[in-house]
Amino acid sequence: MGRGKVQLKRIENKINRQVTFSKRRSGLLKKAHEISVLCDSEVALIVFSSKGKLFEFSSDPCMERILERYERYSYTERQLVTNDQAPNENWVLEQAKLKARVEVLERNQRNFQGEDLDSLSLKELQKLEQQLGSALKQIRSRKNQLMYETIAELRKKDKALQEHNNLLAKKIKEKEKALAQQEQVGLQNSMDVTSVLVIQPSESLTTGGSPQARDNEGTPTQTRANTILPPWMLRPTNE
Amino acid sequence: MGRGKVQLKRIENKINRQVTFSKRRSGLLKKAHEISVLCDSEVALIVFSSKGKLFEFSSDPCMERILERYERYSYTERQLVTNDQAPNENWVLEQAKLKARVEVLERNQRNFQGEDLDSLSLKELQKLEQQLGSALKQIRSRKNQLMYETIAELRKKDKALQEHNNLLAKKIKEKEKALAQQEQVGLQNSMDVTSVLVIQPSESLTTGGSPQARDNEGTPTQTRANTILPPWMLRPTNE
DNA sequence: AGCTATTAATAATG
DNA sequence: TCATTATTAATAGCT
Repeated sequence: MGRGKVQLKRIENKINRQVTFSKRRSGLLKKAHEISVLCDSEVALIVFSSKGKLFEFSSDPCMERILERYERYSYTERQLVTNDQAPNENWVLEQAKLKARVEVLERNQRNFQGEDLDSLSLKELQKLEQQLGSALKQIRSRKNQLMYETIAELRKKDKALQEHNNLLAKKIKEKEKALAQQEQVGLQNSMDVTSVLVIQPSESLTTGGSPQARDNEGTPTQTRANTILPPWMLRPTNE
Repeated sequence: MGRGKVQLKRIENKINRQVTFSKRRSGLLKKAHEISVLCDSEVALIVFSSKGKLFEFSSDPCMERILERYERYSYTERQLVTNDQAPNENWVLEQAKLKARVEVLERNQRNFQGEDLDSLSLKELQKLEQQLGSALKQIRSRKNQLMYETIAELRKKDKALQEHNNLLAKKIKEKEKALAQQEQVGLQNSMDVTSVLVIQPSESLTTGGSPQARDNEGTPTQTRANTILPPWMLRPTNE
């Protein structure tokens, strides 16, 4: 992908190599992030440039946790390899995996709740902050969307009820007329029909937010999930 | 790339997710390999599938070595995991509990990351928003504290260095004087002492962005005894 | 840094 | 899982 193929060998031109590194690095980080989100997997990526600079990505707030999990996995795997393949013993591996996963998740959860922060480095805190900020945006966006949808739904219902009401009112009037006629014929059998309760549709929906809902039934306001862009993504990749 | 764009969010269809994982995993491993070769860089990639299976790539014969290098960069220490298992019979129950716990935790984590919000009610969203808001506050507070601490520490170090510097400068001056006197006595034995290096205290605190880069402490990448087989196929485990 | 012409990756499908 | 293919995404070579 690019103007011309490229051989899979070290790029000799230093400048070129640096540029390619920069481009491909961001591509790689992006893809690492994507697979972690799309496929719900845990990813840790470490890249040292030829000049010794470090770049990293981890799907979790804390890279160390993934590395620990890795170490643990390797350990149990080695154990299994030496322990022959007893089908029952598969449970041991399974168990170990689950435990490791739970541990990681629990610590993450605590961090996501603002607890247990002392074990995190400045960098990790920074990352966590960004993550939560982005999550908050998405949550608010979703909340807004849900509220708009709810409002639209209620308006629709409202309208239906109103129409039904009108219909009922009309029928009542007709009945009234019929009765009046009967009254004239059959003397005064006065029954106060006009006081029959009429359903009142709710008219005000206080949503505390931006008051931006017209009474249309066709296009409920769509708030797109506002994805905060990870720093390596310069262009918005949305529809 | 593919027939139709795809949103950056967890693929709900399990089969689809698995297939995409498989494809993207190999793509990711390939790209990791490519950048390591093309740009002469050291790469370590660890991927746990949602089912807990491990996939990895490392540009070096030994993943551990890259991780160690990473650790050297990292100021946080990795604690070795001592994994002593107590053999129990309650495995089945234990297993079930663990699985349930993992499921809950995973859903929570996704929510905390702003994903998978469609299943939440307005009330739940509200709660989540509050939780995250409060967590963010705590995280920022902790971050601030850490930054202040770091700054204070560095200032202290700075001061010490400066004092040491002054001391050295003083000594140098004395030496100069002594030399000057000697010169007068022993004619022109001019030696330029003033150009002796003086330690510079660190002045900048870089705490920035996400694709982080830290300065190298001096390990020029050299040896790359690459394996003959395509390294992304080294672990041909299939899921 | 931007900008395209190209190649590469991959989503949908069989 | 494997193969095919229509599309989108990444990026090599330039400016």
